[in-house]
Amino acid sequence: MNKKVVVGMSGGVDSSVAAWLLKEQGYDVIGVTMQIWQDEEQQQLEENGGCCGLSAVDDARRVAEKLDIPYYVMNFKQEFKCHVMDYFVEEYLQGHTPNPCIACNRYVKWEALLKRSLEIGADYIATGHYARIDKLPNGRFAIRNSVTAAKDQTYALYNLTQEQLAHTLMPVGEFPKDEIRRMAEAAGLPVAHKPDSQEICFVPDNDYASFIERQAGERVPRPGNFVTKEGKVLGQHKGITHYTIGQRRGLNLPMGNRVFVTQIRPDTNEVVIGENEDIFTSEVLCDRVNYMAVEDLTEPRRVLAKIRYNHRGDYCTLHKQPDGRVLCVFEEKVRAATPGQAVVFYEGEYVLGGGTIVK
RNA sequence: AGGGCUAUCGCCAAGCGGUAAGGCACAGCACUUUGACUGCUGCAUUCGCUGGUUCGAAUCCAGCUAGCCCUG
Repeated sequence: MNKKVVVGMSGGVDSSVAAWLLKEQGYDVIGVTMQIWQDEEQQQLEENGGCCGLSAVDDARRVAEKLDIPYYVMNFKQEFKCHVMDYFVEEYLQGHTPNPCIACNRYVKWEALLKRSLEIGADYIATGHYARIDKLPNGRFAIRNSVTAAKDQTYALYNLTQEQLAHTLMPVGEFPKDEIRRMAEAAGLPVAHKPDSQEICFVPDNDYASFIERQAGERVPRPGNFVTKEGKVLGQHKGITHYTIGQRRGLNLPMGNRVFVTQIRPDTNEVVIGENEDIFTSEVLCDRVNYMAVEDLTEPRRVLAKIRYNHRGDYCTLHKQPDGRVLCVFEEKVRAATPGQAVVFYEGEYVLGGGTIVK
């Protein structure tokens, strides 16, 4: 009897090809699109973009028909609101800069979808991520870099649990992007030329500050002062949710030279401004660490670490603290380590683990 | 009230008789399957106002206006 796999289909090229590949490989494939945030009226907003839009459903359904596989739409709005949108807003209110894709992966795409998939008798769930999953000699599962360094999505997947990884397939990670598009074309999938998605899916106009204002209501942070680290007031800011560490644009501060946000102080409602050099640091502290390729950190360990999605990675040594947090001491200073963002550790091609940046 | 100084893009600032540098800010685009960063492009037919001199003025002259400083 064939193994049964639920493929999370976004309507994009990657997940469509994932479904096709798995079917070719002999799996019993079921297509599922997760309905997570969209209101019906907003459908027209995301004709071309959005990893999780509603036009998604139409495209995914057409692909499923083409592949002749069962297809369902599952409603995960509740989970998404709780674990992604609310989290996103709360983080900003605290002066942090969250990464909603990481939360979505861990709690919605995996936790919720996997649970429901197992309930309907599936052995695995699969996605169109550019990453691979291996079972290591030590018995643990780990995310492994895609064969294409140029198209690697492992950073956003560091927070998956062993249980989740044990039941996950990522067939697309074995191929480069252009080859995936060729396969889509060869297989006659109607989405072969659909553009890649980008931006935060539930903020289609990318105006996340307004989104937070709508969500936060009375709790919207008020305007406050831009200050130097010496405490000199430079001007007024629009509210701390409009800023992130390392930001230059939108400050409206004609200082004569380029200045950047170096710190956000929710307690005093201040945004600290400084020079580019002021935002480099060699020490990054993180908490809520998820261990992946190893069970724990028993001694200092040198790894490659990425402090943001598009970071090439820099070497640092990990020092586990008595309280469980991990201090990353970088060999070269890194720019704009930002609370709320993730730091992900790599050893060779594997994700060792990662955590949430505290400071 | 007298004397001096200064008035050029939102901010700063070149220019010194030959037809408006640059920086910051801002906008758009590119990059990006989180937020940023970065890059590219754009951004004063006009130099406080009014006259005058000159082939030609932001640049010289006069008056006016505004701001700053000093003296009573």
